Parts: sequence; structure tokens; C-alpha cells
Amino acid sequence: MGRPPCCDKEGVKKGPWTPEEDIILVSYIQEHGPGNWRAVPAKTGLSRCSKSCRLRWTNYLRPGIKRGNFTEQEEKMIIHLQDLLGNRWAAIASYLPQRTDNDIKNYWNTHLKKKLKKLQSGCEGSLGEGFSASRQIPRGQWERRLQTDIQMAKRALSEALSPEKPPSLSASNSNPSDSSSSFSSTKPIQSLCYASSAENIARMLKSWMKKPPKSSRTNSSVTQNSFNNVAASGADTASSGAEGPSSAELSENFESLFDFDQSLESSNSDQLSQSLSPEATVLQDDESKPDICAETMPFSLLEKWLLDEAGCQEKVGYCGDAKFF
DNA sequence: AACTTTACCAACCGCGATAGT
DNA sequence: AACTATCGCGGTTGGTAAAGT
Repeated sequence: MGRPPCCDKEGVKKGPWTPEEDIILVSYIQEHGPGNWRAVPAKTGLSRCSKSCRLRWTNYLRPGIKRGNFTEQEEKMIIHLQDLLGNRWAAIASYLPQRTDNDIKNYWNTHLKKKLKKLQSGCEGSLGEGFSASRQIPRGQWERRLQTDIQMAKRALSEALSPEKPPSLSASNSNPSDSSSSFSSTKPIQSLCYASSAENIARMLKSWMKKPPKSSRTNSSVTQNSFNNVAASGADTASSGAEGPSSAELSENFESLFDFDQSLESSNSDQLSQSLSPEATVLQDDESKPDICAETMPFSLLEKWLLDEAGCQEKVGYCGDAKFF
């Protein structure tokens, strides 16, 4: 018996997501939280397969996603982690929680690979050591390297944790979202959840508005129309869905997104958390991707890990995949 | 201006892992 | 234990914009 298709091929929409689809999806997740993706298309009325919904959420709508140029620091981190972990994009992304694995993967393939190649051809030996050479490192060797890194991180974490409470990790981070971070606990971060999704959508919608109908990167004419529909009277897609959000709700959401975005731009995102609906906090719980704040992340993870596994450290043995975090 | 090539990135596809029955 | 359903990951593709000719 072959693998069943993840969804019926007929009647399943493909291609770029429209703003109203995004709104519907976010509205649903706001209410129910991420997970149980199988049910999402049916519950929302979206003609997308569950997989597509999940992907859209994790790669684009998920809270805390930072888009745009990668900083030099991020670049270095990616290069280092790729060197260390190989193409384990999800593992790498867990160190850069504001970036999706897809984003990192794309950035690696389109920018960093070339950059490294250039650098390498420029100075053969010196830089090569760090990168391509390591690709030839036998597995056992990079495992050891990984473990050494882990040990170092643990030690650093223990030191950081031992004197009372968390020193600032934020020192190295210039990202605005940092201001909302609380090192020792993930709870405060949760409130950013829906807002950040809205932020993402708002950003996208805004760019849609700016672009003339033809120039939209995605699905121009169709989406432009549907976009207008949302603005005017709510999405048609919503009405087709049995339990989807109402047109009025969509319009409201839509408008509030712009308000939201404006407030975002004038003040920083840390203020948002205060005005968010409580249910938004639910979302974070089921997330596979840990947290929002880039610098906090590795430490939160390590902290948890350290605390959880302090006793069974020796058992770690081979953990080829960083998923063991 | 028209055409071609290149760069970029969102989304898709297929596989493996894992939870549920 | 065996089977099925679902999720998550990594590789790849397809569409669009920008740059080049």
C-alpha cells in the first residue's frame, strides 16, 4: 500500500497565498492554536491542503519572523552552524528563531554559497578550513566538534545562570523584539504571538497596496482583486467555509492590521504585547519553533536542556541531529 | 523597446519519523 | 506488532523582478 496523498489533488488550490487566505488562516490559528493541520482546511474553508497551511504558517505567518536582509552576525552564525551541522536547516534555524529554516536555506543557497566560493577561491587554504574542508571531516570528527561546542555552551550557561539571575544577552542584539524578551522564562514572549503574525500580514498587505496591480510578485491580478474584496466586503472564501470567520470579522482584521502596522513602525514591537488578546498566548505553546528572540533562544534552549538533562549527561552519546534539544 | 539571462524566494514534493489505533 | 495518519524536514521547482544585451 502506497503512501496516501496528503490531500485530495482535486479542488486543492496551489500557488501563492492571497492576503485573505492568510487572514483566514491566522484568524483560525488565533482561535485554535497551531496544530491539527489536517482539520484546518475543513474548518476554515480554505481550499488548501493541510500541509500547505502548515507551511504557510511556519514559513511566513508565524509570529516573530524577521524578514529582509540578514545581518552580518546572522550570516556568520549560519556559516558557522552550517559548517558544524551540515544542511540541517531546522536545527540551524533553532539558533536563529526569527528566521525560518526555509529562509536560511534559501539564503544559504543564493548568497552564502557563492560568497564562500568567492572567498575560497580568493584565499584557498585559510578560509577553506572552516567551510568546505569541514565537509570532508569524517562524521565522528564533527560530532566531537559539536559536542565540544555544546560543552562550551553549557559551561557558559552555567556560569551565566549561577550568579542570581540572567545577565543580559541582549547586549549583542540590536533587534527591537529583544526588548520584550525575558531571559529566564519564555512566558512573557508568548504575548507577541498573534501580533507578530498580524505584523507579517500587515507588512505583506502594505507591499501589495504599494505595488501596482501588475507588479505584484505574486499572482497579481487575482490577488489584487481578492484583496479588494477583503477590504470592501470580506473575502468570498470566508463565506464558502462552513466555520470560517465572517466577512465582517475579516474586514475588521484587515483594517486593524494597518493600524497595527503603523503603531509598529512608530513604536517598537515590544509595546504590542500589551495590547494583545490573551488567547494569543496559547499559540506559542504548541509551536515547534522555540521562541522569538534571537539571542535569547540558544540560551533558553540550552538552559532547558541543561536543567532537564543535567543528570543524564553521559547518556547523550551520539546526537548527530541538533533536534535533541 | 524587446528579448534573454540571472537572481531571488515562496511554495511544492517526497521521504522519514513518530504518534495513534 | 502492524498498520495508518500526520507532521516536519530537506531538496527542488516555478514564477517574478531586475539586470544585461
